Amino acid sequence: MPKNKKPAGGRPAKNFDPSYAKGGSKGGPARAGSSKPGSRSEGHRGYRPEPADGPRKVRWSADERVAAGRTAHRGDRDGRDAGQSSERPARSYDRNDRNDRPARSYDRNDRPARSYDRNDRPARSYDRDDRAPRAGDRNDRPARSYDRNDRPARSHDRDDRAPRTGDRNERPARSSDRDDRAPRTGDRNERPARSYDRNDRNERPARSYDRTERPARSFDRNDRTERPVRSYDRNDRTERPARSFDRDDRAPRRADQGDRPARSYDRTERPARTFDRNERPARSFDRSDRAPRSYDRDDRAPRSYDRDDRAPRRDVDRPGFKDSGRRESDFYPAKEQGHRFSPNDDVVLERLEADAIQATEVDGVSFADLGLGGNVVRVLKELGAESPFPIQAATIPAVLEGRDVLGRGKTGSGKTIAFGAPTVERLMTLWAESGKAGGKRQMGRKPRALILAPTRELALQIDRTVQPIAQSVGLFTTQIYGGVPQARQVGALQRGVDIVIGTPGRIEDLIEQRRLDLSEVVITVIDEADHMCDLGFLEPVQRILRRTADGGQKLLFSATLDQGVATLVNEFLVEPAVHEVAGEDQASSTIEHRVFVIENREKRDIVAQLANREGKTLVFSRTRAFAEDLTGHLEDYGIRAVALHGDLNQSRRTRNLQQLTSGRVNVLVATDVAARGIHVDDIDLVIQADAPDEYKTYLHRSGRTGRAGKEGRVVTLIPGNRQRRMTDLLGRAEIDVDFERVALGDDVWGESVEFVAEVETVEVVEMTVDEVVEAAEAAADESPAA
DNA sequence: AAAAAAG
Repeated sequence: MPKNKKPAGGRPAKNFDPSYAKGGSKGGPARAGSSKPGSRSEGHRGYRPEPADGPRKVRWSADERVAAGRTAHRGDRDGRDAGQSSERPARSYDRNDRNDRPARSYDRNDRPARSYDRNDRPARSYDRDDRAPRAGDRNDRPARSYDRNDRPARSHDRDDRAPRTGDRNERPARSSDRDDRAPRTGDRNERPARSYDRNDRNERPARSYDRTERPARSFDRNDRTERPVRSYDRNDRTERPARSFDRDDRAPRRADQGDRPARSYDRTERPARTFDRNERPARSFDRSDRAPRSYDRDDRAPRSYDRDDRAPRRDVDRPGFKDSGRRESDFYPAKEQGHRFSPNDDVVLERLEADAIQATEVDGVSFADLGLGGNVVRVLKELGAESPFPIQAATIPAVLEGRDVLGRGKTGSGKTIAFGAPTVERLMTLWAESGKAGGKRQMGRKPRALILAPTRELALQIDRTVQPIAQSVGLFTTQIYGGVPQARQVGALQRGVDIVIGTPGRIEDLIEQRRLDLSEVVITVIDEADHMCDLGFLEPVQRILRRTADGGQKLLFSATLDQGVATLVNEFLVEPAVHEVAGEDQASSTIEHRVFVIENREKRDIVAQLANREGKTLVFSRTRAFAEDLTGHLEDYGIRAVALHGDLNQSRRTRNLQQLTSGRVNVLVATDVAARGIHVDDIDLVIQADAPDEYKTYLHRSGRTGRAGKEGRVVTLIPGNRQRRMTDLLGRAEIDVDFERVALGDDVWGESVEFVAEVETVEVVEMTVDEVVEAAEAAADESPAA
C-alpha cells in the first residue's frame, strides 16, 4: 500500500496562519457562517446579549406554563408521553438535581466547556433562545440542545414538579423517601411511558424485525442500483459489495442461527469445552488452578520464541524496510496466530516490542522542536501543555513523518495530545502539499481525519482537546456519536469538516445514509485501540477503516496496547512505529492500591462509608442496575451522587459526568463506560464496588485517578471467595497489594483493619479433575451467582 | 456484563 511518506518539513501550513488570524482565533464559530468565516463568528458573540433577552421571555412563558400553560402543552405531552417516558428514568435524577439546582447556576461556569460544542454553535444560537427559559432549568440544559425532542417531557416534569414542591419539603426525608417512593411508584403508574421505554427496548428485538424489513432496504439498494452514480461508488468502494454481501449473509445467518453449521461444529467440539468447563470451574476455584495459566506464562517463553520466528517472517515480508537507527518492532503477530481467547480468559498478551523513550530524553524539548507549528504550540500552551510529555515526544515526530504509529502511554500520560496535535499539523502539511490550501472553508469538503473512540463521553472529551488545536489553524472538527439527533451532525458535515471524532455506531449509520464520506480520510486514529478490538467493536471498526482512503495513515493508542490489536495491525497498518515510555510500571505509579475483603451484604454500606468524604470519588459497578442501586443508596446516606451508564439517555450521561467535573457532586457511580479515557480533574479515590474481570479493566479504572503525576487511591472490594481470582488479576496487572479484611464500621483509613493475606502467599494447588469440580461446587455454594 | 445507531 502506498504510504504517506511525505517529509514533515516545509509545511506551508503556515500559509493558513494569516487567514486564521483574521477571524480565526475567535472565529471558531466561523462555522456558523460558512460563507463568512471570520466576521460572522464575531457577530455571533455580539449576538449573545440578544439571546440573553430572549431567554427572559422564555422564562415568562415558562412561568405562564406553570400557571395555566398545562393545557396548552398537554396536547404535546399526550402525544409524546410514550417517547418521553423513556427519559423519565432520569427523573430519579431530577431528584438529585433538585437538590442541586442551586448549584446549577454553577453549571454555567462549566458551560464554557461547552464552547467545545462549537461545532454545534449553530444549534447554540438555538439553545440560547432556549436557555433563557432554562435559566430555571439549568440543570438539564446540557442535554437540551439535543433534547428538544424531549422538552415536551419537561413540561411533564413540570407537571410533576407541582407535586414535587410538596416533595421538596420531604426531601430531606428522601432517604426515607424511598419508602415514600411508593407514591413515586404512583408516578410510575403514570409512567406508563417507562413501561413504554421498556417496550422500546422490547422493540429492539423489533429492530431485528426491521432488519427483516431491511430486505426492503436491499430493495432500496436496488433502487440505488438504479442510481448509476452510486453503483459507481460501489465499484469504487470495493467494500460495499462486501456489505451487500454481509447482508446477504445476514439473512442466511438468521436461518443459520438454527443451523449455524459452524456452531454445530463447535458443538461437536463443545464436548471438549465441557472439558474446559471442568477446568474452568477449576478456574473459579482455580484461581488456584491458574497453575496451568502460570504454565501458560511459562509457555510465553516459547512465545517469545515464536517472536523470533516471526521476526524472520516479517523480514521476509518486508525485506526492504529497516528504519535507520530504529529498532525493528517485533509487534507483528503471525497472521495464523489465532489469539482468540474467550472473553473470560483474562490473559496478558504479548507486550509490544517498542521503541521506549526515556523520560529524561524529553528534558528541554519543546513542542516546536518536535515539529509542531506555532499556532498549535500556542494552543497547547493554552490547554496547559507547556512542554511535551514523554509519550508525546515519542509519537509526534513519527506521526508527522506520516508513519503508522502504535503508542502506549499509561493512563493520564497525555495520549490525546500525542495523537491530536500531530494529526492536525499533518493535515495542514498534506493540504498544503496538495495545493488545495485556499484558506477558506469549502462547503461540503470531506473529512480528512477520523478519530474513533469507544464511548460517547470519550469522543466528546477528545474533541474538547482537538477542536481548539484544529481551530487554531483553520480546521474544523465535529463529533459524530449516537444518542443525540443526527441533524446537527449532518449539518456540520454538509458545511464541511476536516476532522471527525466519534463512536462507531453513528459513524456507520451516517455512512450508510451517505451523509458521511470517509473516502478522503488519510489519517485515522483509534483511541483505546485494544478495547476497540474487543468482540463487538472490532467488526464495526474494521468496516469503518475500510471506508477510509487506501494507504491512509493509522494511529493506534492505548494505555494497554498489546497483541489484541494484531487483527487491525495486520490489515491496516504498514510498518508501524511502536512507541512506549520507559519505566512506566506500577512501581513508579502515583496510585496507592488497596483490596478490601468484605461481606457482600455489607458492600453498599461500605461503599457509602468510603465515599463519604470531601474529594471526588468514582465508584465502579459491574452492571447498570447496581450502579443505579448504589447511587440511590448513597443518596440515602445523604451523599450526593449521580450515575453514569448506558441506560441513561445521552443528555443525562453528559450532565451527570459534568456534575462530577464541576464538583457539584462528589461521587459518580459508573459502569465501565467510564473506565477508559475519561478525564476528570482531581478524582482522588476510585472504588471498585465490583472487582473487574480483566486486569486491563483494573488498570483503566484505576487510571481515572492519579493522572498526570497526581496522587490517587484505589480501593477494590471483593468477597472472600474472590481472593484467588483477584490475586491472579493483580499479578497480571503487576500490582503488589495486600488484602485486608474489612467489616462495616472499620476505620479503613486508619490502622484498625485486619491484615489478611499477601498476594505472594497464594499458592497454586495441583488437583485432580474430581477435586477441581468439587472445589468449584463448593465455591459456587459460597457465592451464589457470582 | 458493558459498550456502540435510530429523522
